[in-house]
Amino acid sequence: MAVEYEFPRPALATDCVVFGFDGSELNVLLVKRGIEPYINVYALPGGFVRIDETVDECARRELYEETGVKDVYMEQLYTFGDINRDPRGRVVSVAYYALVRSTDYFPHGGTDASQAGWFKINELPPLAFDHKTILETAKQRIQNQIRYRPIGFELLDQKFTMTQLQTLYEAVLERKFDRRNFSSKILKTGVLDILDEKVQNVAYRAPRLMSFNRERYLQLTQEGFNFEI
Amino acid sequence: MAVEYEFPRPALATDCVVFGFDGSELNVLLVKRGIEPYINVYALPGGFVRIDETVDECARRELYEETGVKDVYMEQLYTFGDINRDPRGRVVSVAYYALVRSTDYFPHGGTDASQAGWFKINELPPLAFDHKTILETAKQRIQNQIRYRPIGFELLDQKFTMTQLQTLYEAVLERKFDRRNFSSKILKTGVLDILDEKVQNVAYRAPRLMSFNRERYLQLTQEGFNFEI
DNA sequence: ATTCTTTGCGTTTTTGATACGCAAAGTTAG
DNA sequence: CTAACTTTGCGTATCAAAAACGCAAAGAAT
Repeated sequence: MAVEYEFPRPALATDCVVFGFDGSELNVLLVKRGIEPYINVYALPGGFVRIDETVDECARRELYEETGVKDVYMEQLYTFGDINRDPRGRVVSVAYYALVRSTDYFPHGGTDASQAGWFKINELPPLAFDHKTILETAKQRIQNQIRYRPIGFELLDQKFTMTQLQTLYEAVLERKFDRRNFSSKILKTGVLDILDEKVQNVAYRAPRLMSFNRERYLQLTQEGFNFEI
Repeated sequence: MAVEYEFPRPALATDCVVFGFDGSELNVLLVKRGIEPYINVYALPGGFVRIDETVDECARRELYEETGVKDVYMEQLYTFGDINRDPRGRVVSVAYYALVRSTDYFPHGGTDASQAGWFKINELPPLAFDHKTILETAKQRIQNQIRYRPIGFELLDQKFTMTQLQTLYEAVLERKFDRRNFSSKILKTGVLDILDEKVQNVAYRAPRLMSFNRERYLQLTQEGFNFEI
């Protein structure tokens, strides 16, 4: 397996910031490292790029291998290329972020066996390498993206209430919206289908469910429509 | 100089999309390749990352070595990691974009000796590798950035007229603005100093010159101000 | 002196953002 | 069963910004 090159090369890795939403707060998926360096310290899921896979494929593979998360929304974030970001030597890392329905994967708090778990975005443990920096970059990116593109729906169940959607936006953007203005603004875009279905077993008045209409969204964007909250 | 690794590694390179403005159109700086593959085909300036430099440093160094451009505004764009993007083998490239005052460097059209030259963004020659994709990504990025951050000033002389600034915005965003609304909107932000100086030797009424006040911009952004055109 | 183009400063109109009123739905408490 | 209470759903009023446009002064060209 050993290989020889004419000139030294940095190693190339990927790391992934996985965001989840538990209904009230934004969470991040972290794995506890089992080997040195930073043994027993939490880190972003990630690993080295293989020679026969694209960088995107590497990010998906590592995420699946380390956390079981697959088939999720994923986007490249930024490449971190400082010289001393990894004590093992020169490692350049292409960072990604992913959005998942957190209830699909782990119970909140994580199973200790898997060494992976959800952490509230504002209550993070110490992190290995420069992963704190990566995470802050990812948080800024998702705050930007959610205002201009309908990525928020990746974090919710297919059917959701308007209040759930608003709570998500408030958690990501860390600010409050007026309930009535938020609702009419979102509905005005026309990308939501209002379903003939209401939430069951709920205190007080039951809200109706809605779903994101992806076809309608794509159609509208092609016509020069701009999703902006 | 030869080195051995336990596992094969992709080579890591940088490429840079250099934007310039000639007063009426947006231009891109390209270099003609002198070696195979793609000999005599135009490409973005770039090259391989050395083991003792950061990825950012590599982008600046390669840009200077191949075009003489240095000390300019530069930002990371995206990392291109497909398997077959380079016929020499596995090469992952971190792309950057830079903004320069194009008159500072080459006469428009380029000097043939240097094998580097400016091309209008909408009249590009065939490009090597996946550089067309990189360039399109860069164009989208600059169109986004110029609306929210005052990067346009990097493309103009220190002193400029309001019409020059508007022409730049129209060239980048490929749309027209109303002269009076554009002017008042920019002036209202407060980041421009109006100088006691007018353009000389000009037909018809001479416009006043202005300059970007970076200190004022930084002060305003710290106070939670948002530059948006 | 007159014509002509650009500049500079304004107003009007339209659109969108924000604030908030209120009644109906539907559960909980007495 | 009735009253109280919370959430929902739909509406309007107010305010701020965007877009459209009017007009005269500057100043070179004729």
